[in-house]
Amino acid sequence: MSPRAGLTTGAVVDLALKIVDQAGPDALTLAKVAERAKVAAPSLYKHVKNLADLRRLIDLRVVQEMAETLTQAATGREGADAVRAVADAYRDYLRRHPHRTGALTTAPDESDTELSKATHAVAEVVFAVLRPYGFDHAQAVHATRCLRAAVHGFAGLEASGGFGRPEDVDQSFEVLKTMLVQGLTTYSEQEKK
Amino acid sequence: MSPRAGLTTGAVVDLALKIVDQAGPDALTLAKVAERAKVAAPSLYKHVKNLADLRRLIDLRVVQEMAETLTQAATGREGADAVRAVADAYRDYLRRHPHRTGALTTAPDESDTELSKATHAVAEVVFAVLRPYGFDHAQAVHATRCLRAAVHGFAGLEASGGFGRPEDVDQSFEVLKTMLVQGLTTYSEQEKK
DNA sequence: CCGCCAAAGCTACGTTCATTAGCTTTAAAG
DNA sequence: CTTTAAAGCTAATGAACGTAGCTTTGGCGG
Repeated sequence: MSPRAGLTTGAVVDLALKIVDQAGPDALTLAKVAERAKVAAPSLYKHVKNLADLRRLIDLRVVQEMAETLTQAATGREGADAVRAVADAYRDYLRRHPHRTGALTTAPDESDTELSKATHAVAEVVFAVLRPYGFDHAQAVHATRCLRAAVHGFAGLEASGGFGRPEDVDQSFEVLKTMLVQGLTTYSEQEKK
Repeated sequence: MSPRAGLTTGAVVDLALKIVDQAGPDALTLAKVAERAKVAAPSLYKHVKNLADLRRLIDLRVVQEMAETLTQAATGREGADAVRAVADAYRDYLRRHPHRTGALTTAPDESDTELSKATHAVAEVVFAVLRPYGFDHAQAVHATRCLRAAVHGFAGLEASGGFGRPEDVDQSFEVLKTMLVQGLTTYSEQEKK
């Protein structure tokens, strides 16, 4: 298919993601990727437009993985059970890959169809999980934002070491989940008037 | 006091903060700061150890400002009222300075006494606000983490344009605040058994 | 009023990267 | 076996960080 088919765009993203996971997003340079790929730096431009493009590809990969992860966590569950499972999956993913937090706060950016789609997929999972609560559309939007904000905020702070000692962080997260499921229930009941 | 006293460390931080606010943290370079200060780039090293140090000074400034802002929001209020006011203040600060979100997720880093102190000051405000709920220490830690995570998560997502359309974001935040104050009340009651 | 001197600034340089231009190799297709 | 386009390479440019060492200047003691 191609000469000296050692590299592909996907392989470059793989290597870049390893660097990000090991040393953080700021440590990502094309020079380091080239070194790991055993290739001269300019050769990378055959597979990637530039550094910004590589970063975008990484974000895309991460968002897609997250969407898949959350989907799996949600399948076979419903109601509060599903909410808790999705929250756990989100947090676990960022505990496993603490340096990927930034990729999940990316602004979709209209023109980027692919990334927008992936971001939308994540929101879809949460939307689906909230269906049993019987919200109308606007309410579902509010609830989705709250859920995502709380869980992402927690996972993000934990990933960046924002909680001083890591003592009882699991328990803190239990409290958060409880607050959320209770809040969702109350919100849905109160809307029935 | 000093020759050609045009610059001080504080002034450098001021200029740097302006760049961050206008173009985001990644756009901060010593070269640009030097340009704005009308000074050759190496001259900055008389006021700042290096770029990392400048970033740290920015983080410190932001965290201190946030601590002050939250303190003011909390004074004269109590209970749910105070929680809501602090949440609003946090969000408003990040709406006013969307590019400062990263500064508020900084890991304190043991050795850095000053920054640790500032971070602690923020936590203190939240702690104080939660006092009327009568939590024991461990519970207060959990509650603080949840509150901070939810509010920071929401404000951070909003600041980075994470919510697609900005329609009714205020209302979404209202929902979040309601969830939180209700969750706190329930959490405190349930602990009394 | 004068000269000292440390702080503040400067120029010159070395290094790491990103990125472009243009050449060379190689493997796949005919 | 030849063609050819993709994949890779070397060379070169320019931005930026950071270091070394020189120069200026303004406050202070005499």
